[in-house]
Amino acid sequence: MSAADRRAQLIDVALDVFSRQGFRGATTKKIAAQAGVTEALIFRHFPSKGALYTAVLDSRLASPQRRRRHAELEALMEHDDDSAVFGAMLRNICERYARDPRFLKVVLFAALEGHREALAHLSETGGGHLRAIKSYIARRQKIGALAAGEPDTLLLAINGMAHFYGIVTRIFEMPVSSGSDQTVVDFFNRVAMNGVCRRIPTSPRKRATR
Amino acid sequence: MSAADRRAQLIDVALDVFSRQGFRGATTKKIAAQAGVTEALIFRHFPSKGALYTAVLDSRLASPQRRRRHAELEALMEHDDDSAVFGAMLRNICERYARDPRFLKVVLFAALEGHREALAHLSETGGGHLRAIKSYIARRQKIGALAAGEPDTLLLAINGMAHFYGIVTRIFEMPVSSGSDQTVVDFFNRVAMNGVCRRIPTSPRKRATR
DNA sequence: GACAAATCAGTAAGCACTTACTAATATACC
DNA sequence: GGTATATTAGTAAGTGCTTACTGATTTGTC
Repeated sequence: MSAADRRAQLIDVALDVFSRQGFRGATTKKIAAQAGVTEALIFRHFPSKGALYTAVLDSRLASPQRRRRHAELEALMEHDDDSAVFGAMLRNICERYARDPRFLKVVLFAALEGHREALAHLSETGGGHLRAIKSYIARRQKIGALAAGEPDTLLLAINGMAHFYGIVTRIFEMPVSSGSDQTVVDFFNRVAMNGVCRRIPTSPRKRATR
Repeated sequence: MSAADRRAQLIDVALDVFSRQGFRGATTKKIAAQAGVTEALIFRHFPSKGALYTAVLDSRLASPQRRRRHAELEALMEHDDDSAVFGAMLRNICERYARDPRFLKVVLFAALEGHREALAHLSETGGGHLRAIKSYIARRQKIGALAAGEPDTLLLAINGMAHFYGIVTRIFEMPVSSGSDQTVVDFFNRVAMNGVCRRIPTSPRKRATR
């Protein structure tokens, strides 16, 4: 096999093993075995286990898809269509969990294991994106279109739904009886926009907010 | 030191090390060093590293506080006060993250590292609780008080806000510019009940939901 | 036969865990 | 109350095995 192909294969296999066992649990022996080569070959292609790890992260970070989605969202924000903006955000998050759960598992591991180098890498790539959304929210709040409050908190509330859904279903692979991702995203979007409360004549019997 | 005291100390130290390094990363050597004893003593008190790990989980699972909160929630559910129920749920989640982030970090690690034994333990303790809430939601949906949809999804939406907030702020310790936990919980509760949309004359210029 | 791709056969350090031991303290017995 | 006898709390020094990583050597291909 050519060096480039082998390198790509090793990165893919490593992603798989890292996602299941974390950095510490993924031994070079296991990665080599799963790739069908000897351990030594890994060190012909990567100077160290850590270098293989960052190569795995790099391989998934600078994807053209991310840039495309970012541009789409920017366009929606220009139209001041909150529901479309939040819908796209929720959909993007869920899609990422569905498409590449292994990568997000590695990211979660990195955060837990305190791989600060890897995390700095990640926040660099995503930081600008978030800032744009936050300033959009602030602008829409100023004209009274969105509920007042810290933009950070509002963003956490909305994204939290999708991220937690992704974590529970894709990372922990727990069975939840919800419909397709599309159904769930639409539901989250409606909750984000209008909440779950449907005011009816039968008012609560007691207690207001406690 | 008495055996009971030493055991308790080892569990506390182990919780700390496990929370920072996971099961695999936490070596018995590190735990012993942090406790100020020799490695061998750990094995006088626990038959294996795994036994110490489950002892750590056990020490935090069957807390009287959890039972009390459970009872409180049940009471609120009897009064059909959705806002109070969801508010209490959100508050409970945030409080747990604030009070014992180390334990929740260990749980997250367990889920990622695939400690199925530990996870079975966890879902046992929390399962009944969740079922009660889901049947409450189903009941409230049936009379039209809550938005239609899978109770699982609705619960994920609401709890997701609080869990994601807890994960970001307490587990990953990322700085977010939101107010106190109380402020955040209140905000989440309002979003859950009524959403973020404040309808204003200036309607969106284009596109509906896409 | 030249050169890249892959392997063989290690090595030092680290891992969970064990063995064989020692002080100190409690208990039993007269 | 004093002494023999257990028991407790703890340790130093390993055990065999696994880890990430390496230098010399072999295989395959044009």
